[in-house]
Amino acid sequence: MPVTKVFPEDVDRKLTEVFTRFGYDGASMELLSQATGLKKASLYHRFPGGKKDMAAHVLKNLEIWFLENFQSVIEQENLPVQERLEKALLPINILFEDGARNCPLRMLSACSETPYFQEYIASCFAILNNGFTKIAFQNGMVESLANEKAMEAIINIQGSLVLSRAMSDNSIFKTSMARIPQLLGFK
Amino acid sequence: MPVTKVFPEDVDRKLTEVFTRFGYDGASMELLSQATGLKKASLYHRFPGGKKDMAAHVLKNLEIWFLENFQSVIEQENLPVQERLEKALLPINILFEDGARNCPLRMLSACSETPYFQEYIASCFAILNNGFTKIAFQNGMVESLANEKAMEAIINIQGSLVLSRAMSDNSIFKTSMARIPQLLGFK
DNA sequence: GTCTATAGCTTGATAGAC
DNA sequence: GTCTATCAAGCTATAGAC
Repeated sequence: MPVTKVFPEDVDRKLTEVFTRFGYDGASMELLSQATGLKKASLYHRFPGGKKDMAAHVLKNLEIWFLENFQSVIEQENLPVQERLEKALLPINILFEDGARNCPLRMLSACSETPYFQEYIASCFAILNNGFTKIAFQNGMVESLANEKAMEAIINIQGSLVLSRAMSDNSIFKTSMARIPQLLGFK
Repeated sequence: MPVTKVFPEDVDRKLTEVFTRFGYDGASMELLSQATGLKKASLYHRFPGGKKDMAAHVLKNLEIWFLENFQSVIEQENLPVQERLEKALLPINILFEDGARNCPLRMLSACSETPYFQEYIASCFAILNNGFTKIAFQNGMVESLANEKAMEAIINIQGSLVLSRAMSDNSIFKTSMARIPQLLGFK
Protein backbone atom coordinates (compact mmCIF):
# COMPACT_ATOMS: atom_id res chain seq x y z
CA MET A 1 0.00 0.00 0.00
CA PRO A 2 1.64 3.20 -1.19
CA VAL A 3 2.09 6.26 1.00
CA THR A 4 0.88 8.44 -1.85
CA LYS A 5 -1.58 7.69 -4.61
CA VAL A 6 0.32 9.79 -7.11
CA PHE A 7 4.12 9.85 -7.51
CA PRO A 8 5.75 13.23 -6.86
CA GLU A 9 7.68 13.08 -10.14
CA ASP A 10 4.42 12.61 -12.07
CA VAL A 11 2.88 15.57 -10.26
CA ASP A 12 5.95 17.68 -11.03
CA ARG A 13 5.80 16.73 -14.71
CA LYS A 14 2.12 17.61 -14.99
CA LEU A 15 2.49 20.89 -13.10
CA THR A 16 5.32 21.87 -15.43
CA GLU A 17 3.18 20.97 -18.41
CA VAL A 18 0.25 23.13 -17.32
CA PHE A 19 2.33 26.17 -16.32
CA THR A 20 4.27 25.90 -19.60
CA ARG A 21 1.15 25.68 -21.73
CA PHE A 22 -1.04 28.24 -19.98
CA GLY A 23 1.36 30.50 -18.08
CA TYR A 24 0.98 31.37 -14.41
CA ASP A 25 -2.30 33.27 -14.61
CA GLY A 26 -3.77 30.87 -17.14
CA ALA A 27 -2.97 27.84 -15.01
CA SER A 28 -5.97 27.62 -12.68
CA MET A 29 -6.07 25.34 -9.65
CA GLU A 30 -8.81 23.45 -11.48
CA LEU A 31 -6.52 22.80 -14.47
CA LEU A 32 -3.63 21.85 -12.20
CA SER A 33 -5.91 19.53 -10.25
CA GLN A 34 -7.25 17.80 -13.36
CA ALA A 35 -3.79 17.43 -14.89
CA THR A 36 -2.20 15.91 -11.80
CA GLY A 37 -5.21 13.81 -10.80
CA LEU A 38 -5.05 15.34 -7.32
CA LYS A 39 -7.94 17.29 -5.83
CA LYS A 40 -7.27 20.88 -4.91
CA ALA A 41 -7.04 20.16 -1.19
CA SER A 42 -4.41 17.52 -1.92
CA LEU A 43 -2.36 19.96 -3.94
CA TYR A 44 -2.49 22.38 -1.00
CA HIS A 45 -1.31 19.57 1.27
CA ARG A 46 1.78 19.10 -0.91
CA PHE A 47 2.25 22.80 -1.65
CA PRO A 48 0.99 24.78 1.38
CA GLY A 49 1.82 28.06 -0.35
CA GLY A 50 -0.56 27.26 -3.18
CA LYS A 51 -0.02 28.09 -6.84
CA LYS A 52 3.08 30.18 -6.42
CA ASP A 53 4.73 27.37 -4.45
CA MET A 54 3.93 24.96 -7.27
CA ALA A 55 5.40 27.29 -9.88
CA ALA A 56 8.50 27.88 -7.73
CA HIS A 57 8.84 24.12 -7.32
CA VAL A 58 8.61 23.66 -11.09
CA LEU A 59 11.38 26.21 -11.60
CA LYS A 60 13.53 24.64 -8.89
CA ASN A 61 13.21 21.30 -10.69
CA LEU A 62 14.08 22.96 -13.97
CA GLU A 63 17.27 24.37 -12.49
CA ILE A 64 18.27 20.87 -11.36
CA TRP A 65 17.36 19.55 -14.80
CA PHE A 66 19.69 22.09 -16.46
CA LEU A 67 22.51 21.14 -14.09
CA GLU A 68 22.11 17.42 -14.74
CA ASN A 69 21.33 17.44 -18.46
CA PHE A 70 23.18 20.49 -19.76
CA GLN A 71 25.94 21.64 -17.40
CA SER A 72 27.16 18.14 -16.57
CA VAL A 73 27.57 17.39 -20.30
CA ILE A 74 29.43 20.65 -20.89
CA GLU A 75 31.85 19.68 -18.13
CA GLN A 76 32.76 16.24 -19.54
CA GLU A 77 36.22 17.54 -20.31
CA ASN A 78 37.47 14.17 -21.51
CA LEU A 79 35.37 14.65 -24.65
CA PRO A 80 36.23 17.02 -27.55
CA VAL A 81 34.68 20.48 -27.23
CA GLN A 82 32.43 20.25 -30.27
CA GLU A 83 31.12 16.85 -29.23
CA ARG A 84 30.27 18.21 -25.78
CA LEU A 85 28.33 21.07 -27.32
CA GLU A 86 26.40 18.77 -29.62
CA LYS A 87 25.63 16.43 -26.73
CA ALA A 88 24.51 19.35 -24.56
CA LEU A 89 22.17 20.69 -27.25
CA LEU A 90 20.27 17.41 -27.47
CA PRO A 91 18.46 17.77 -24.11
CA ILE A 92 17.62 21.37 -25.04
CA ASN A 93 15.86 20.09 -28.13
CA ILE A 94 14.03 17.54 -26.02
CA LEU A 95 13.05 20.13 -23.40
CA PHE A 96 11.43 22.33 -26.02
CA GLU A 97 10.16 19.40 -28.09
CA ASP A 98 11.96 20.67 -31.19
CA GLY A 99 10.05 23.94 -31.02
CA ALA A 100 6.61 22.57 -30.20
CA ARG A 101 6.74 23.45 -26.49
CA ASN A 102 6.94 26.85 -24.88
CA CYS A 103 9.73 27.76 -22.46
CA PRO A 104 8.59 27.48 -18.82
CA LEU A 105 11.11 30.18 -17.89
CA ARG A 106 9.49 32.60 -20.28
CA MET A 107 5.94 31.59 -19.38
CA LEU A 108 6.64 32.27 -15.69
CA SER A 109 8.75 35.40 -16.19
CA ALA A 110 5.99 37.94 -16.82
CA CYS A 111 3.34 37.54 -14.12
CA SER A 112 2.46 39.10 -10.78
CA GLU A 113 4.46 36.48 -8.85
CA THR A 114 7.56 36.72 -11.02
CA PRO A 115 9.60 38.50 -8.30
CA TYR A 116 9.04 35.38 -6.21
CA PHE A 117 10.53 33.25 -9.05
CA GLN A 118 13.23 35.52 -10.41
CA GLU A 119 16.10 33.87 -8.56
CA TYR A 120 15.38 30.48 -10.13
CA ILE A 121 14.83 31.95 -13.58
CA ALA A 122 18.09 33.90 -13.45
CA SER A 123 19.89 30.78 -12.24
CA CYS A 124 18.69 28.71 -15.21
CA PHE A 125 19.79 31.36 -17.69
CA ALA A 126 23.13 31.62 -15.90
CA ILE A 127 23.71 27.87 -16.29
CA LEU A 128 23.09 28.17 -20.03
CA ASN A 129 25.27 31.26 -20.30
CA ASN A 130 28.17 29.75 -18.37
CA GLY A 131 27.93 26.53 -20.38
CA PHE A 132 27.95 28.16 -23.79
CA THR A 133 30.67 30.59 -22.71
CA LYS A 134 32.86 27.73 -21.53
CA ILE A 135 32.45 25.88 -24.83
CA ALA A 136 33.27 28.92 -26.95
CA PHE A 137 36.22 29.80 -24.72
CA GLN A 138 37.64 26.29 -24.84
CA ASN A 139 37.16 26.45 -28.60
CA GLY A 140 39.67 29.29 -28.66
CA MET A 141 37.54 32.37 -28.39
CA VAL A 142 38.63 35.22 -26.11
CA GLU A 143 36.46 35.18 -23.00
CA SER A 144 34.64 38.47 -23.52
CA LEU A 145 33.61 37.45 -27.05
CA ALA A 146 32.75 33.95 -25.85
CA ASN A 147 30.37 35.41 -23.30
CA GLU A 148 28.81 37.68 -25.93
CA LYS A 149 28.26 34.76 -28.30
CA ALA A 150 26.82 32.66 -25.45
CA MET A 151 24.23 35.37 -24.86
CA GLU A 152 23.45 35.37 -28.58
CA ALA A 153 22.90 31.62 -28.43
CA ILE A 154 20.37 31.97 -25.59
CA ILE A 155 18.70 34.87 -27.37
CA ASN A 156 18.36 32.69 -30.46
CA ILE A 157 16.81 29.87 -28.46
CA GLN A 158 14.29 32.12 -26.73
CA GLY A 159 13.50 34.26 -29.76
CA SER A 160 13.07 31.36 -32.14
CA LEU A 161 10.83 29.64 -29.62
CA VAL A 162 8.62 32.73 -29.36
CA LEU A 163 8.32 32.86 -33.14
CA SER A 164 7.87 29.12 -33.58
CA ARG A 165 4.97 29.11 -31.15
CA ALA A 166 3.43 32.36 -32.44
CA MET A 167 3.59 31.20 -36.06
CA SER A 168 3.03 27.48 -35.36
CA ASP A 169 6.21 26.69 -37.28
CA ASN A 170 8.75 24.50 -35.49
CA SER A 171 11.28 24.88 -38.29
CA ILE A 172 12.13 28.37 -37.02
CA PHE A 173 13.35 26.85 -33.75
CA LYS A 174 15.17 23.99 -35.47
CA THR A 175 17.02 26.37 -37.79
CA SER A 176 18.12 28.50 -34.85
CA MET A 177 19.33 25.51 -32.87
CA ALA A 178 21.34 24.35 -35.87
CA ARG A 179 23.06 27.76 -35.98
CA ILE A 180 24.42 27.59 -32.45
CA PRO A 181 27.64 25.61 -33.11
CA GLN A 182 28.55 28.08 -35.85
CA LEU A 183 27.75 30.96 -33.52
CA LEU A 184 30.16 29.60 -30.92
CA GLY A 185 32.99 29.35 -33.44
CA PHE A 186 32.67 25.87 -34.97
CA LYS A 187 32.87 24.93 -38.69
CA MET B 1 -19.74 69.01 -24.98
CA PRO B 2 -17.85 65.93 -26.10
CA VAL B 3 -19.53 62.81 -27.40
CA THR B 4 -17.22 60.68 -25.27
CA LYS B 5 -15.64 61.40 -21.93
CA VAL B 6 -12.45 59.54 -22.82
CA PHE B 7 -10.69 59.72 -26.18
CA PRO B 8 -10.50 56.39 -28.04
CA GLU B 9 -6.75 56.80 -28.64
CA ASP B 10 -6.18 57.17 -24.90
CA VAL B 11 -8.26 54.06 -24.23
CA ASP B 12 -6.31 52.16 -26.87
CA ARG B 13 -2.99 53.23 -25.35
CA LYS B 14 -4.01 52.17 -21.85
CA LEU B 15 -5.44 48.84 -23.00
CA THR B 16 -2.19 48.11 -24.83
CA GLU B 17 -0.24 49.02 -21.71
CA VAL B 18 -2.19 46.66 -19.45
CA PHE B 19 -2.20 43.70 -21.85
CA THR B 20 1.53 44.21 -22.45
CA ARG B 21 2.38 44.35 -18.76
CA PHE B 22 0.10 41.61 -17.47
CA GLY B 23 -0.66 39.41 -20.47
CA TYR B 24 -4.16 38.36 -21.48
CA ASP B 25 -5.06 36.29 -18.43
CA GLY B 26 -3.39 38.72 -16.04
CA ALA B 27 -5.27 41.69 -17.47
CA SER B 28 -8.53 41.66 -15.53
CA MET B 29 -11.52 43.82 -16.46
CA GLU B 30 -10.93 45.63 -13.18
CA LEU B 31 -7.33 46.52 -14.18
CA LEU B 32 -8.46 47.54 -17.68
CA SER B 33 -11.22 49.66 -16.18
CA GLN B 34 -8.92 51.43 -13.73
CA ALA B 35 -6.26 52.05 -16.39
CA THR B 36 -8.65 53.52 -18.95
CA GLY B 37 -10.78 55.42 -16.45
CA LEU B 38 -13.87 53.77 -17.92
CA LYS B 39 -16.20 51.62 -15.85
CA LYS B 40 -16.59 48.02 -16.91
CA ALA B 41 -20.01 48.58 -18.47
CA SER B 42 -18.53 51.40 -20.57
CA LEU B 43 -15.77 49.13 -21.79
CA TYR B 44 -18.41 46.59 -22.83
CA HIS B 45 -20.25 49.36 -24.67
CA ARG B 46 -17.13 50.10 -26.73
CA PHE B 47 -16.07 46.46 -27.03
CA PRO B 48 -19.22 44.30 -27.03
CA GLY B 49 -17.12 41.13 -27.28
CA GLY B 50 -15.40 41.93 -23.99
CA LYS B 51 -11.76 41.26 -23.19
CA LYS B 52 -10.91 39.32 -26.30
CA ASP B 53 -12.31 42.12 -28.47
CA MET B 54 -10.12 44.62 -26.61
CA ALA B 55 -7.02 42.49 -27.12
CA ALA B 56 -7.86 41.97 -30.79
CA HIS B 57 -8.34 45.74 -31.13
CA VAL B 58 -4.96 46.34 -29.52
CA LEU B 59 -3.32 43.97 -32.02
CA LYS B 60 -5.16 45.54 -34.95
CA ASN B 61 -3.80 48.93 -33.87
CA LEU B 62 -0.34 47.46 -33.54
CA GLU B 63 -0.49 46.18 -37.11
CA ILE B 64 -1.38 49.68 -38.31
CA TRP B 65 1.41 51.09 -36.16
CA PHE B 66 3.94 48.77 -37.82
CA LEU B 67 2.71 49.77 -41.28
CA GLU B 68 2.93 53.49 -40.52
CA ASN B 69 6.12 53.57 -38.44
CA PHE B 70 8.18 50.69 -39.81
CA GLN B 71 7.05 49.61 -43.29
CA SER B 72 6.50 53.14 -44.59
CA VAL B 73 10.06 54.05 -43.58
CA ILE B 74 11.48 50.95 -45.23
CA GLU B 75 9.74 51.95 -48.46
CA GLN B 76 11.16 55.49 -48.65
CA GLU B 77 13.20 54.43 -51.65
CA ASN B 78 14.59 57.91 -52.25
CA LEU B 79 16.78 57.42 -49.17
CA PRO B 80 19.92 55.23 -49.03
CA VAL B 81 19.27 51.68 -47.83
CA GLN B 82 21.29 51.91 -44.62
CA GLU B 83 19.64 55.17 -43.64
CA ARG B 84 16.21 53.63 -44.15
CA LEU B 85 17.10 50.72 -41.90
CA GLU B 86 18.41 53.01 -39.18
CA LYS B 87 15.30 55.18 -39.41
CA ALA B 88 13.06 52.09 -39.27
CA LEU B 89 14.79 50.74 -36.16
CA LEU B 90 14.12 53.92 -34.18
CA PRO B 91 10.37 53.31 -33.72
CA ILE B 92 11.14 49.71 -32.75
CA ASN B 93 13.32 51.01 -29.94
CA ILE B 94 10.54 53.36 -28.90
CA LEU B 95 7.90 50.62 -29.04
CA PHE B 96 9.88 48.44 -26.66
CA GLU B 97 11.19 51.38 -24.62
CA ASP B 98 14.80 50.33 -25.22
CA GLY B 99 14.15 46.95 -23.63
CA ALA B 100 12.05 48.08 -20.67
CA ARG B 101 8.71 47.06 -22.17
CA ASN B 102 7.47 43.62 -23.06
CA CYS B 103 6.27 42.78 -26.57
CA PRO B 104 2.46 42.86 -26.82
CA LEU B 105 2.65 40.27 -29.61
CA ARG B 106 4.42 37.85 -27.32
CA MET B 107 2.25 38.63 -24.30
CA LEU B 108 -0.87 37.83 -26.33
CA SER B 109 0.53 34.85 -28.23
CA ALA B 110 0.26 32.19 -25.53
CA CYS B 111 -3.22 32.33 -24.01
CA SER B 112 -6.54 30.59 -24.46
CA GLU B 113 -7.79 33.23 -26.91
CA THR B 114 -4.62 33.25 -29.04
CA PRO B 115 -6.32 31.47 -31.99
CA TYR B 116 -8.66 34.48 -32.11
CA PHE B 117 -5.59 36.79 -32.39
CA GLN B 118 -3.22 34.73 -34.50
CA GLU B 119 -4.02 36.46 -37.77
CA TYR B 120 -3.00 39.88 -36.43
CA ILE B 121 0.10 38.53 -34.70
CA ALA B 122 1.27 36.76 -37.86
CA SER B 123 0.60 39.92 -39.87
CA CYS B 124 2.81 42.05 -37.59
CA PHE B 125 5.67 39.57 -37.81
CA ALA B 126 5.22 39.43 -41.59
CA ILE B 127 5.58 43.21 -41.84
CA LEU B 128 8.85 43.04 -39.92
CA ASN B 129 10.06 40.10 -41.98
CA ASN B 130 9.22 41.69 -45.32
CA GLY B 131 10.82 44.97 -44.25
CA PHE B 132 14.10 43.47 -43.10
CA THR B 133 14.20 41.17 -46.12
CA LYS B 134 13.73 44.11 -48.47
CA ILE B 135 16.54 46.07 -46.81
CA ALA B 136 18.98 43.16 -46.93
CA PHE B 137 18.02 42.36 -50.52
CA GLN B 138 18.44 45.95 -51.67
CA ASN B 139 21.78 45.91 -49.87
CA GLY B 140 22.92 43.23 -52.30
CA MET B 141 22.05 40.01 -50.52
CA VAL B 142 20.48 37.16 -52.48
CA GLU B 143 16.82 36.95 -51.58
CA SER B 144 16.84 33.58 -49.82
CA LEU B 145 19.70 34.69 -47.55
CA ALA B 146 18.08 38.09 -47.03
CA ASN B 147 14.93 36.38 -45.81
CA GLU B 148 16.94 34.14 -43.49
CA LYS B 149 18.77 37.10 -41.99
CA ALA B 150 15.51 38.99 -41.60
CA MET B 151 14.17 36.12 -39.52
CA GLU B 152 17.35 36.22 -37.44
CA ALA B 153 16.80 39.91 -36.83
CA ILE B 154 13.27 39.32 -35.53
CA ILE B 155 14.48 36.40 -33.43
CA ASN B 156 17.12 38.69 -31.92
CA ILE B 157 14.53 41.33 -31.08
CA GLN B 158 12.14 38.86 -29.44
CA GLY B 159 14.80 36.80 -27.70
CA SER B 160 16.71 39.77 -26.32
CA LEU B 161 13.45 41.26 -25.08
CA VAL B 162 12.58 38.03 -23.24
CA LEU B 163 16.01 38.04 -21.59
CA SER B 164 16.05 41.76 -20.87
CA ARG B 165 12.74 41.51 -19.04
CA ALA B 166 13.56 38.23 -17.29
CA MET B 167 16.92 39.54 -16.07
CA SER B 168 15.86 43.18 -15.64
CA ASP B 169 18.74 44.24 -17.89
CA ASN B 170 17.86 46.49 -20.81
CA SER B 171 21.41 46.37 -22.17
CA ILE B 172 20.72 42.89 -23.57
CA PHE B 173 18.04 44.34 -25.83
CA LYS B 174 20.13 47.37 -26.78
CA THR B 175 23.09 45.20 -27.75
CA SER B 176 20.88 43.01 -29.94
CA MET B 177 19.30 45.99 -31.66
CA ALA B 178 22.74 47.38 -32.40
CA ARG B 179 23.65 44.08 -34.10
CA ILE B 180 20.84 44.20 -36.64
CA PRO B 181 22.51 46.37 -39.33
CA GLN B 182 25.53 44.07 -39.27
CA LEU B 183 23.22 41.06 -39.48
CA LEU B 184 21.60 42.47 -42.62
CA GLY B 185 24.94 42.98 -44.32
CA PHE B 186 26.06 46.49 -43.33
CA LYS B 187 29.54 47.61 -42.17
C1' DG C 1 -21.88 57.08 -23.80
C1' DT C 2 -21.34 56.40 -19.03
C1' DC C 3 -22.83 55.02 -14.99
C1' DT C 4 -24.58 51.96 -10.56
C1' DA C 5 -25.99 47.68 -9.33
C1' DT C 6 -25.99 43.02 -9.70
C1' DA C 7 -26.16 38.41 -11.71
C1' DG C 8 -23.77 34.12 -12.10
C1' DC C 9 -19.78 31.85 -12.37
C1' DT C 10 -14.81 30.75 -11.35
C1' DT C 11 -11.09 31.63 -8.66
C1' DG C 12 -7.64 30.55 -4.80
C1' DA C 13 -7.86 28.70 -0.47
C1' DT C 14 -9.54 26.17 3.98
C1' DA C 15 -12.08 22.89 7.36
C1' DG C 16 -12.68 18.63 8.73
C1' DA C 17 -13.96 13.56 7.76
C1' DC C 18 -11.68 9.31 6.55
C1' DG D 1 -2.35 11.77 2.15
C1' DT D 2 -6.63 12.30 -0.07
C1' DC D 3 -10.99 13.48 -0.14
C1' DT D 4 -15.91 16.24 -0.07
C1' DA D 5 -17.83 20.36 0.99
C1' DT D 6 -17.56 24.99 1.41
C1' DC D 7 -16.02 29.86 1.79
C1' DA D 8 -15.05 34.62 0.50
C1' DA D 9 -13.25 37.10 -3.11
C1' DG D 10 -12.56 37.88 -7.72
C1' DC D 11 -13.99 37.24 -12.28
C1' DT D 12 -16.66 38.24 -16.87
C1' DA D 13 -20.67 39.98 -18.35
C1' DT D 14 -25.44 42.22 -18.34
C1' DA D 15 -29.65 45.20 -17.09
C1' DG D 16 -31.35 49.40 -16.85
C1' DA D 17 -31.20 54.43 -15.16
C1' DC D 18 -29.52 58.85 -16.67
